[in-house]
Amino acid sequence: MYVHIFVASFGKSTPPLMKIEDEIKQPTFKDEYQKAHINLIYTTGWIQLRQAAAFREFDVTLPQYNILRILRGQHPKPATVNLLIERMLDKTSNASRIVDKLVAKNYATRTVCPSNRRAVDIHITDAGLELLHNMESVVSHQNTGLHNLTPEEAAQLSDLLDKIRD
Amino acid sequence: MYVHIFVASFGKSTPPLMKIEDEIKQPTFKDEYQKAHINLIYTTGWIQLRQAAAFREFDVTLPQYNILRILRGQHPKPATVNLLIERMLDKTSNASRIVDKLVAKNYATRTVCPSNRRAVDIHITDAGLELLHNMESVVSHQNTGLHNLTPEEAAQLSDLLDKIRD
DNA sequence: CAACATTAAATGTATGTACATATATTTGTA
DNA sequence: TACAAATATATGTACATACATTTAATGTTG
Repeated sequence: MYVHIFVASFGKSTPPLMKIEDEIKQPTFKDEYQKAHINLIYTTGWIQLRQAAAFREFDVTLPQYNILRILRGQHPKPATVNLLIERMLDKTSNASRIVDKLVAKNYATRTVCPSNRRAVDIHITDAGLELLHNMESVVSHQNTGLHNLTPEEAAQLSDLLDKIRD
Repeated sequence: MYVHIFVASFGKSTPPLMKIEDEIKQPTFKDEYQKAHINLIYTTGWIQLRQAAAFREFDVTLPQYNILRILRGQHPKPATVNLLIERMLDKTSNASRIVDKLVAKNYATRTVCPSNRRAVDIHITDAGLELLHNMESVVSHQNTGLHNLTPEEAAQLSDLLDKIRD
């Protein structure tokens, strides 16, 4: 016997706190585990949609932005595809093709690594650095919702998530 | 020269609890907010990857499975694309094309709704019902990690997530 | 009723995910 | 040195996401 998932829209949640059962119009869950599970998926989607919206005016996607940040972190040293994969949150995504997009937009360059011709040296360009700089204020002022928590609650959240993956 | 950072791919995290800073080899974060944010994205990805792996043997993806569940909930009444969208966790996904896949696999049928010829009636087939039945035990025994929490902790997690979206 | 707006679904396009496989280069070793 | 294994990246394919546009049917209103 299954409970159904009625989902409203990704809410501009209004003044009173919207519990997950209200957001997706599902009054009951099998147990707290199912409820937390659905809440995790839903809330993470909610956060990422907001982030992507903030990035849209800069014509950059979230994965592209994340890679640019890694490239800036390396700058002026080069990165390789391997290094990008290691540092990305999503290891199964395709760094090579995301770099393609950045190169096409002139935010990164790709050259064969002289010391190891299998590898490629990837550098952020001045235009890429400038883009990140321009995005800075928007990104830092963008409220992802996390700041609705106290620092203690945020730490508590991290601990719970760590425990899930244990 | 820089140290080669090895990231233990989406972990079968080993006995000792792997904190997020270990998982992605980032020793420090700007603050607890950034840490919790990254942990959310990472952990949700971790969970979904495990789920998808469990579904693979049935040759069904997670979105396809979720829609099949909704169709079974309606059965023997039909669903429409609109109804599917309302009940899906991810409203921006394309229900129409996911139904395409289910129809192609003979797990669903699509017929023009007689009372409103703009809409389509979507039904789960016997093969679809059988598939869900066969998946039941695998899905219910699959540990998504949530069960590493106590019910109280799961409830606490839900509360924190609700607060994020407030 | 005609003109226009709304609704339901499908389609188009760009991007990304997930995974398998291919290509080139380098390393290890018999 | 020759040759297999390992490494670094790229490519292919299927699927899904995100969002804009199109097509058809239905409602609405002057």
